[in-house]
Amino acid sequence: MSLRATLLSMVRKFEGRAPLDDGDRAALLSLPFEERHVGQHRYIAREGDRPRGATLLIEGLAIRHKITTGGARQILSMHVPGDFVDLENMLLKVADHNVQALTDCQVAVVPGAAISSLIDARPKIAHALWVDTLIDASIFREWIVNVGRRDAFSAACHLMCEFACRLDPGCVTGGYELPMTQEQLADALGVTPVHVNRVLRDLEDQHLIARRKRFIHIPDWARLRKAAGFNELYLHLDQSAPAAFPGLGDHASIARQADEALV
Amino acid sequence: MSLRATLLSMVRKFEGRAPLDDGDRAALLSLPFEERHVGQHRYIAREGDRPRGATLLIEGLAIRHKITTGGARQILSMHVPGDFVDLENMLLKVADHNVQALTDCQVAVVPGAAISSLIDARPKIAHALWVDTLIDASIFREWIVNVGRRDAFSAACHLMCEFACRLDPGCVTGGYELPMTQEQLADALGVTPVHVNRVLRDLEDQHLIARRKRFIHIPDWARLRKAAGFNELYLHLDQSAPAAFPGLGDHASIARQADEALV
DNA sequence: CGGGTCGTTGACTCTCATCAACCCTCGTGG
DNA sequence: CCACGAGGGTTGATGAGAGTCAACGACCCG
Repeated sequence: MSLRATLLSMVRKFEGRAPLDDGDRAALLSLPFEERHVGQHRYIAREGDRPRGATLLIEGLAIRHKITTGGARQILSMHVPGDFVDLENMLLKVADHNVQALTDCQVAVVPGAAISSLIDARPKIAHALWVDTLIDASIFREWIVNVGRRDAFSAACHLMCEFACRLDPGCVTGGYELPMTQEQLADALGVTPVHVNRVLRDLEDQHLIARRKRFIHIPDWARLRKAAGFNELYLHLDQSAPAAFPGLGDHASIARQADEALV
Repeated sequence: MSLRATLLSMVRKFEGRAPLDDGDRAALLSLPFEERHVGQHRYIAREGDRPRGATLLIEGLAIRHKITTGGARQILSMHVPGDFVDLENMLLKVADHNVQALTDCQVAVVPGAAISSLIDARPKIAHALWVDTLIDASIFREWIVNVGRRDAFSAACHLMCEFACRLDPGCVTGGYELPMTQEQLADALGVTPVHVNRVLRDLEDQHLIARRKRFIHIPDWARLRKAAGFNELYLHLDQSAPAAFPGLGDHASIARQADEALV
C-alpha cells in the first residue's frame, strides 16, 4: 500500500466516525510529516517515552505490548496501515506501553504541534480521532475477555475472527496473511508457544482454519464465529468506513436487546 | 459523598487533564442532569443499548463487564464517584458491554444533547473528557496483562494495588473498603471463586494484606507493590488532579507522608 | 552446506477448575 | 427469642487444561 493510498483510506475511515467537510479533508491530507522506515522488531515507542509526535502506520503491521516485571510479554493489540499507533501516548504525555514493528513498516511521524493545532482548529477531526481511540479501547475490553474467560481454543478462534475483520475487510478473500510467529500469538493469547502450536493444530483438525505457511484460510466463517463466540459489535465497524463490511453484523441483533427499564 | 462534592471533585480531576478556564468550569457545573438512584446489581447500561445520555457516577461503585456466549462473566473495570461510566457507549452510539451498579448508586444522567454541545463549544472540556477515556483505555491494557500474564497470586496483588490507588487516593489510610464478593473478584481476575478464596488466604498468610470483613488493610505497601510488580504509571495519576497523590511512586511513602504532615 | 529461527512433538508437572460439602452471618418472620 | 433460609465464605478431593523441559524437524538465507 502506498503512502497516498493509506492517507486516503485513513480519511475515508475517519469519515465514518465524524462527518468531515472539505476543509477537514484538506487539513488531514496536508498534515506535515516525516516518512520513516521502521525495520521489523524495531520499537516505534517504548514504555516511559515522551513522544513528540504521532505515528501513522503507512505500511506493515505493528503491535502494542507490555512486559511484566517477571519478564513475560503480553501483546495488547495489532495495528494495520491507517492507524495512529501512539496517539494516546502523545496525549497522555508518557507512553505506558511499547509499540513495535511486527513486520518492516513505513510510518509517517506527524509533529505533536501539528496534531495539537489540528485538534484545536478542526473539532470534527478531533472527534474522529477520539472515536478512533474509543474503538481501540473497545478492542482492549474484548481482549480482557479473551485472555480472562475463554480457553485457549476459543480464544484462538476469536483472535482469528478479529484478525479476519482487520486484515481482510469484508471477509471477501476468505483468508489472510498473518505474519505472526506462534510465540507472538502465544503472547497475544496469554499462553505458551507450545500450547499455541497444539491449539492451532486442533483448529486445523476441526477444519475451522487451514494454514499454508502463515496464510490463514477460513473455510467456514459461520462455524469459526460460533466456535469463537464472536460478535463483531465491539469492532464498531459501522463507524470504520461508510457502507463497508456488507454481510457482517447479521448476528449483532442478538445483542441488541435494549432494556429501557433502567437508566 | 454528596452531589455537589462529587461535581467539584470531577472538575478538579478534569483540571489535571486540560487547563480549564472559568467558563469551562461554569459550563461543567451548570450541565443539566437528572439525578437517579440505581439499586445494587441493577444495570446502568446493557450491551446493545443505544444510550441517550452520559451517566456520571455520584455515589457508590460501578463495574463494567461482558458475558461470553458460554455464560462466563469478565469484569473489565471498576468505577468510583466522579467517573462518567458510559461516555464511550454514547459516543460510539451503541454499548458494547454492560455497566452495573456494584453497590447502591446515585447517578446524574446528562442528556446526550448537552454533552454534544459541551464538546462542541468547550474544546478544553472535550480534551479533558478524551484524556479521561484514554486513561480508562490504559487501565484496560494493564488488565489484559493482569489476566493474561500474571498468575492468580500476583494478579490479585496487582488488583489490590490498583484498588488502593482508586479507593484510597494517596494511600493515606492504609486500607479501603472493597465491596466486592469473592465471586466478583474472580470475574475480575479471570479465575474461579474457589481459587480467589485460596489466593486471598495466601495473601493474608504472607501478610501482604489483612482483611476485616471486606475491609482491605495493607500493612506494607512496598512489599505488596513488589509482589504485584505494580507500577502506577498506567494510571496516569499526574493527570488525575493537580498535586494529588504525593508519596506514590516511591517506596519511601512513610517518610513522605511525614513531610506531608508539615504542609 | 551450515546455522539460525521457527515449528512440532512427547513426557511430565503444576496451576487452577470442578464438584461437593459445610460453615458463618445476617435478616426475616413466627 | 429462636428457627429458618439465603448469600457468601471456606475447605477437601479429584481432574483437566496449560506449563515446562527437551529434543527434533523444516525452512530460509547467506
